[in-house]
Amino acid sequence: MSAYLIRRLTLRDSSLSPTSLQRLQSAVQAPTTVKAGTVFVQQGSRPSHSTLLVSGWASRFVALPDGRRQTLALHINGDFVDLHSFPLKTMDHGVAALSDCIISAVNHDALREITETDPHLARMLWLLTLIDAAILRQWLASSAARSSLEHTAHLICELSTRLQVIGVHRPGDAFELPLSQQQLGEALGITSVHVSRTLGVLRERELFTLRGSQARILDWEGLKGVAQFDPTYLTLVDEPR
Amino acid sequence: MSAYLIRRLTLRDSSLSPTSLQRLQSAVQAPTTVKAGTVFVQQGSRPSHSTLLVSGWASRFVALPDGRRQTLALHINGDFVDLHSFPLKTMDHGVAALSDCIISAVNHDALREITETDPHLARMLWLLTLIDAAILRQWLASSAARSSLEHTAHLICELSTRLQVIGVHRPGDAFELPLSQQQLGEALGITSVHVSRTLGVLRERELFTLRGSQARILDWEGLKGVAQFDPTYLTLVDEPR
DNA sequence: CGCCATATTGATCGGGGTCAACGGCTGTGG
DNA sequence: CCACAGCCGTTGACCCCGATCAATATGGCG
Repeated sequence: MSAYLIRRLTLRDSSLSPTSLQRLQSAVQAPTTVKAGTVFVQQGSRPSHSTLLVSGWASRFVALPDGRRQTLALHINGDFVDLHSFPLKTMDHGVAALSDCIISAVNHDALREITETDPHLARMLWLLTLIDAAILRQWLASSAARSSLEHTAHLICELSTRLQVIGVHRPGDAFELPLSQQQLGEALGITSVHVSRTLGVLRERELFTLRGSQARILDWEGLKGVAQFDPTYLTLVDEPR
Repeated sequence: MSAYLIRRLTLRDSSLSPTSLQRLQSAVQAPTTVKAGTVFVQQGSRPSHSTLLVSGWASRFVALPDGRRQTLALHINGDFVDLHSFPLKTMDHGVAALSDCIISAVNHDALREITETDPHLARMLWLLTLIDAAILRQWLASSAARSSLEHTAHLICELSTRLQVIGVHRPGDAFELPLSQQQLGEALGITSVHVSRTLGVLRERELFTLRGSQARILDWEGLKGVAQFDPTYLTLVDEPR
């Protein structure tokens, strides 16, 4: 059920004990389903649990007082979408389902107990929130310093790499990217019209194609070059901590 | 020495025990000074300690492979500038002194011991890294969804509020903002030329003035309105955790 | 078959970048 | 004490990337 989360953690730290993993497993509650478009964590709320995304695509977003929205992160299988609400308490942004999703709650009480009794696992949870922050830093760099073409290429590199880590995408294969150009635009901070043009350029240069929800990277090195993508920030390797 | 850090923590959680604060104090090493312009944490390094900024202004930044730079955060007295390097291990960005700074090291060994023996304090350290991430989310929203005028106003609101929290700035008073328009531009993702024009508009509208390094907010409500600033994300209040 | 969401393409607009000139301030050396 | 150099901030002229507006496919689904 939380298999993707477990995979993610053990890839980063193979010395995590079976006891810890068991402890985590038992904190995860029964899954529920939410339909595409639903906002399942409200901005401004004070949730008593965090949410594990079991399957589907979700986004975190801030809504400005005047109604404008900015996507802050995209989430896939096994992402702990709002783990940070455990220490922060108040949600400064919302979480929405981009496709139909299966989610599981993890009570903050259970997380609190983990931090009290299992410091190693607690550090790994801390790490997960910090990887999210590292991704966010690259999003800021992309938004402020990269052109829309570079930005788009970078997002594709990021998503492809993250999907590879959890094993749902192998290099060279196509992968599911069930996002409309409208949704991609919200994530990139550009209009859907410009997303269309930008994807057109990537197609023309034979770097990447997106037909329906079938995404395919034609030239990984080329795409990486355009994006100036360096995966270090995703903390892919198992290192002593 | 880490008085500002202590103040920040106790404001957020008054139930932190004196023992915990003592434990933290004793982990902070003797301060050293660094000159303005020095990069004191290198992108790509694997530091064995984190750095506490005792006084002065510092910035975190990513350097893209082609040399472009983007500022990710501005730091002031009592900020734990790279606490996240403890769980993440590898620095995906650098830290530079914007003014002359006094900094103190805190060894990762000491932090590890805190996480093993003092879960309450450990959660507070986790919280600090998450407040940084919350600020980063607003920076992304500003960069992608706000105009340069709104973005600039938002940064000023943020800095003023953070300076008030640690008690170096009282509402209505002027405060020290020892950053050149070049440095402000790097933080805002705009050119120094445009910073000058933008500050000109804020001055014209009698919202904010910056003369030399003397910053003064003339109309807090007005500035807040332009910025659409909502301080919730800064987690200013003491709440049960 | 008609409906609605999505994608593509063209034409025009505007915010902010770029380039350049100039003035003020500070520090340094004759 | 003045001459000069450098950095910083300001202002003007012009340009370009991506927004905006609009028309036209395309395609799933009742």
